[in-house]
Amino acid sequence: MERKEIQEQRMKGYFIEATKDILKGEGLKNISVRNIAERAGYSFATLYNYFKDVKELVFYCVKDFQTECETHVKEQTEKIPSGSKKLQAITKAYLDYFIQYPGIFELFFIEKLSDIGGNQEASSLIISFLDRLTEEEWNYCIKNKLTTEKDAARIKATLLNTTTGLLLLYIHRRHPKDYAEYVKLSGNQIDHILNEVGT
Amino acid sequence: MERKEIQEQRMKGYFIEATKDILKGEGLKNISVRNIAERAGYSFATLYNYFKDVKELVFYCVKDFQTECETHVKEQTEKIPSGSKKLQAITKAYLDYFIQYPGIFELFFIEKLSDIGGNQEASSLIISFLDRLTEEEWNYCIKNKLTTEKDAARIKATLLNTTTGLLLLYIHRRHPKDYAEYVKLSGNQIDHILNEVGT
DNA sequence: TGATAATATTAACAGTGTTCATTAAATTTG
DNA sequence: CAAATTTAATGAACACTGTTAATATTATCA
Repeated sequence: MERKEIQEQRMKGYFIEATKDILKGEGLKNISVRNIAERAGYSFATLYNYFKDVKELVFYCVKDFQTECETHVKEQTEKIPSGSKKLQAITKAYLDYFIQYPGIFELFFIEKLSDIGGNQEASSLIISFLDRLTEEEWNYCIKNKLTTEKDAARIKATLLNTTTGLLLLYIHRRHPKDYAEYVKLSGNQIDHILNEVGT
Repeated sequence: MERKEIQEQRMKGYFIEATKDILKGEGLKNISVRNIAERAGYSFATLYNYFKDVKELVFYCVKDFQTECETHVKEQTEKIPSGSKKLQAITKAYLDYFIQYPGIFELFFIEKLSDIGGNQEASSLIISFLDRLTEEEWNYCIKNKLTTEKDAARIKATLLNTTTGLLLLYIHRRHPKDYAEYVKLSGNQIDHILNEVGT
């Protein structure tokens, strides 16, 4: 039963890639079972032989996008020395990724994946994501007395709220009104939040 | 042509009230043209004689809900003396309103009203709403040297991002996991942001 | 090759927003 | 008041959506 497994994974992969393409390109509003299936080269009904519904399919994309985003963040920040500056850079790279792919932000924070059982996992994955990206850095900062465990916890929570708010307002409400102003605002906010951490 | 105008406004009102009822009760996911029309006591097609599409109808609800929210905030905070404590109370009452009616939060911050012409107005109305609720208080604080104009501007922006992020994460991602923890977290965050304003 | 198992597909259902031709009601005119 | 005309309400239809079930096709194995 080895070949069967390989084939099944391959088929899943076709649908997942198609879904990811649409999310990155046209965004969440263009996601539909028929649209995905057409791009994958199969009938829409075939999709249901491999995923119990479209939400399960979309759940796999969350994992893939997190991996991709993590790579992007690492590339952007690997040369920066540890400390508050690196935390700032990681957070900004995280924001960049979602600005580049607004559909992925919508998938992560707006799409309702909540109701069904396996999707509690998706929510957990999403809300802990920024913490996971910054975990190593926070450990460094605490170890080197640049901040305390208590402050770190509060600042982590602030960062999650602030980044989520910034992205939602810019992507869905065009606030601030252009990208230049968004960069300025988000930069100021992130810097201000992390400036109480030592360097 | 006076009677005609009155009748038209009355008809619009029926649909608007029906839409508001659904948004407050079942939320945005249960909004549909047929659902609204049934509750209003008319055919779904009749709706299109009074609104060019469902987005225009929903736009009227934004105005009404802002008025209602403003009343709620005033009631909750009128007895609190001016200063940072009052700014905190206003912000928390603003949050309370959306926690009570998650469908209205979705309408304000998640529903895409963006594309069409008249809906730039909706976005502007929404992103300036918290500023309008707190405007009087900020003027008091600046006048009495409890803060500076520059700090006020930055804190206003922080408040908008933070409240929006808090609500999105709690309503859509159940983070924190229960209401008690949400109250604690949001309270801490708001207090911390506004504590640099004098009393 | 023929039977069987696995997979892909078409048809269908119930839902969505929207448009248009038609019906019903109200108003104006003779 | 009755007839003609304007106005408003509606049902049918279209193009979508997700999902299911029965059918058609393909692959596997005796």
